[in-house]
Order: sequence, then structure tokens, then C-alpha cells
Amino acid sequence: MSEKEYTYKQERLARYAKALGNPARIAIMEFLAAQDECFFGQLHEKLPIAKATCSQHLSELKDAGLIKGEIEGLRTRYCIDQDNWRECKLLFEEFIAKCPCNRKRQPDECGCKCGCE
Amino acid sequence: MSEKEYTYKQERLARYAKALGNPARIAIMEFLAAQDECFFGQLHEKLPIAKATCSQHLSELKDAGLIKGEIEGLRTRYCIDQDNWRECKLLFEEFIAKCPCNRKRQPDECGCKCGCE
DNA sequence: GTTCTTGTTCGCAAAGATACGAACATATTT
DNA sequence: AAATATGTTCGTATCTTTGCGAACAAGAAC
Repeated sequence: MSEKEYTYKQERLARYAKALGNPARIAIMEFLAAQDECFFGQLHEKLPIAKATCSQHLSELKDAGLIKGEIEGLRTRYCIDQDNWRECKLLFEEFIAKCPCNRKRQPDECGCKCGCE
Repeated sequence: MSEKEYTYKQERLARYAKALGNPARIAIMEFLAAQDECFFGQLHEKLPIAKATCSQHLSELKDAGLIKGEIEGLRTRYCIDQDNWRECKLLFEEFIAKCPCNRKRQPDECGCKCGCE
């Protein structure tokens, strides 16, 4: 940021955040996390959107690297991409750790009630 | 999700993620977290974008509830909105906790190398 | 070899995001 | 009062996102 450019991590985190910036895609990620394995159909029947739109959201998550899709006969099996999800997770954790609330709080310094100390 | 609708948390998390889905806005949040207090000018001179664009990104973060802005004489002071940032943080932590890697791992169940167990 | 099932891709429309310079509003200095 | 400094808003252009139905491709079943 000192050279007026974004760091790799900032770009990467923003990319992941963007991919998660839609409730349908959040729902997809949560469903995949809970199921571990999942075909398109199961996923689609849980979402209030058309097939085409669902497929599109899956493509976006795939482009961002968060999930993987694999054709299996007539169906397509989707799952979380563990390697990239790990990076995403770490980037978010690192980002969250920069929140003032996570610092050792001086008396009266931070008015938040988030349980930090 | 069972009634084919998104939960409040999914909508909320997606809203925050969307707001963070741009490297400029990530950089702004990190800068605000590090500085605690910050005027527009300091912020702008660290970013590779025009004043107008910078102001626009600040508006988006403000609309999402992540930051607050306050005119102070000639300048505008920005800071993180602690209450909403707390919600954002908790939502992300909860979401991240649903990652398969965070579960107690059975032998050979999860191929990830993210340090979970 | 049709027909059915399952998902993807296409084509389209509406809305939103990103970026910029110019113009503006407002507070401070001169 | 005029000039300066600091940000915001306006107008514009371009691109992306979101959504849908219809058409399509490919494997499975009959």
C-alpha cells in the first residue's frame, strides 16, 4: 500500500470476498460444507433461484477457486476446494485479526463490546 | 434455507462480503484498523485511485455499515464502525467455522493440510 | 435409436459497480 | 471579500452482475 498499489493478499482477499458477496453463494458454500459431497440437483432444490442462475453462481465460486466441480455420469458433483478454502480462511482470519477490538485493550480505549480484551 | 429462502445471517454476511469485495476497500479497512483515526486525505494518498473514486468506495463501506464518517472542520474523519464490525467479524468466524477442515478429522477423511485436526 | 434426465450455455434485459474529471459546497486563511 | 484547501456530488462511460427462459449437449434408460 506504501507504493500506492494493492498487495497480493489484498487482491486475493477481495477476490474471495467478492465471490462470497451474494447470499446464494453463501448458502451454497454452507451447504457444501455441511454435506461434503453434493450434486447440482440437491443444491438447486434448496435455493430460491432458477437452474441457470444456480449454475452461474457455481461457476463464479469455481472461478474464484472456492469450489470444484466434476462431471460424474449424468450428474455433476461439487465440493469445496480445500486448498483454496484454506487460503481464503487464513486471509480472512488475518484480516479479522487486524480489527482494533482484537488488540490488548487499554482502559477506555475501545468502546466495543465484542468480548475482546 | 429449508424453505428456499436465505437466512438473515446469510444475507448479512453476503452484504459485508460484497462490501469487502474490492482491493481498495480492503486497503481502506486495513488502514483504518491500523490508524484508528484517519482523514480522507491520508487515506486517499495511499490509494492508487482518484479522489472521486476513493470517496465512492468510502460511501460503499459506509452504506454497508463497516465504517463511519464525520465532518470535522475542513476535513472528514473516518473510522471503523465497531458495532457492525463486530457483527461482521462474528458472522465470518461462524462461517469459517463451518469449513470441513475445522471438524474433528477422521483418518483419511479430509485431505487438507490446513493445520486443523 | 428414441426418449428422459441432468446440467450447462446462450441470449437477453435490468440493475449495479468502477473509474474519471469537472463542478460544486463548505470551512479556513489571507 | 477573495483565495485556498478539503471532500462530495454530478455526469459520463464502460463493464460486470444478476436473473430468467429457451435451447442445447451428453449420459442413462427404455
